[in-house]
Amino acid sequence: MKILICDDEVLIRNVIKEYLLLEHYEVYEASDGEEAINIVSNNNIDLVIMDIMMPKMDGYQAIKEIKKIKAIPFIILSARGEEFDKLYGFDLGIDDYVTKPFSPKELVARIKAIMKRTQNEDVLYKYEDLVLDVLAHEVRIGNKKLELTPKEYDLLKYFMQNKNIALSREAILMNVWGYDFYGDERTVDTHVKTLRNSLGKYRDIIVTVRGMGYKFVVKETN
Amino acid sequence: MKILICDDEVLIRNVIKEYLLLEHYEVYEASDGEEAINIVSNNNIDLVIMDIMMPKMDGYQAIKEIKKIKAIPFIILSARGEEFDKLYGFDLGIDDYVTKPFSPKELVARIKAIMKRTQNEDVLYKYEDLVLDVLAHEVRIGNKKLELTPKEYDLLKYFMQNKNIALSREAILMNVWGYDFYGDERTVDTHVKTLRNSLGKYRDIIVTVRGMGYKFVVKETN
DNA sequence: CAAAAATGTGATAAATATATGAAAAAAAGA
DNA sequence: TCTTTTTTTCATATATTTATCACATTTTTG
Repeated sequence: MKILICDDEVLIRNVIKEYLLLEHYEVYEASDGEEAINIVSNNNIDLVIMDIMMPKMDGYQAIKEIKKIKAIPFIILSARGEEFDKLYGFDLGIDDYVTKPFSPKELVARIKAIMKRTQNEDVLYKYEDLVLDVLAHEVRIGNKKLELTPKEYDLLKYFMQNKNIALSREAILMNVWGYDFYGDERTVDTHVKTLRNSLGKYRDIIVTVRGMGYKFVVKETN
Repeated sequence: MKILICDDEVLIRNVIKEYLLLEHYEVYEASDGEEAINIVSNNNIDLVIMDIMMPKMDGYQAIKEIKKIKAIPFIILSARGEEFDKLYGFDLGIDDYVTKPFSPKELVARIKAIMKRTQNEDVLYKYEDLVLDVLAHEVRIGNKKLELTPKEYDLLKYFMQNKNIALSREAILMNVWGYDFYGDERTVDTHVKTLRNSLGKYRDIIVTVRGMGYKFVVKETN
């Protein structure tokens, strides 16, 4: 998921970037409207966070131009609430707006909400006839739906988002349980066990990496 | 990895310290800005966690001074979200900020994220068709995956990170086993033996340096 | 060349890591 | 509330890895 942050203040970009990286988004930066247009045209950006007040080419203008290139969601950063009125005046398809000063956490929450709403790619993770369907929130092998518990589902999703990457128990807990999980690391083992049992013929796709963690291993498909 | 905690409240320092030590970071403490500056100038600190509200010299000032000495990442602790506004005013390169009260686990998570980003480690070490893939946590010769034990993997990684450098048993133990290993130096020999056996046609790439240790020798490829 | 020192190697006991079943605890539903 | 499901923890079984030792082999030293 690629996000472009367009703001002339490097400090603000950095703060936002930190938070987005924590959520494993890929982050691009632009310091003015022109740069933003360039980046959008050369990269497959999924969402733009745009400051309105910028030198060179302001946010309104930049959004107009980008809209010509590609239909992607925008989140507007504006210094004060009043400016939001102006946005109405323009017929820009703004998906959300956040006033400065903002809470980065709130921003992230909104991004997620938008992504959920607009995202239509990347909702299927596949390996052969094993399919994890994010929208339907279900996993199938062929036509047969698997009965997974919520944790099993989340865990499998994390694995399928990180194919062929060895994941430590710590990283798994962090990403599937959240940073505030205070329990035993071995909990992961148990869930891997139950997930494997649920995966039928694919039970061995989750490989133990001794001394390290686990890995979702797929055959090279080149 | 050395982290400096700068906060006037000893209680908060202790809590943070506790968690950082668990993660095997080396922890330094300062109770005010001046002390922080001293510590940074005399030690090779990698990251600073700084409280904003402090007597003597406040966090803003301290960060400014430290930035003059050394470019290191900062994480700000501020009492309330509103203070984040102030940070805008200053042109400080803040890498992240956390509002009190905070979860130590979250703090640790952010530190890790920053560390990961600032040092971005190489993920592939190669010699001819011998490849050590850090992400996948595996070693291949051509397409064939080698079955290495964790120690063999770590040892090979250390060798490949130090090509053509003669490594003493002591240095190897220190870096692969850790400073707290109290066993026999000859243990290294045994692991070199098993590693060589696992390396197939590359078994002789690890050369014995008599009276000294071992060396991963590659032909010059210039 | 013989003795001493250093390294190579096979065997193995001890340590460590993972798999798994079952029970306790927590959360979700009715 | 009671029931059911899910999650976590725990104990035990199984598997793997590691460290050490003894002895073989090689190299160096005197």
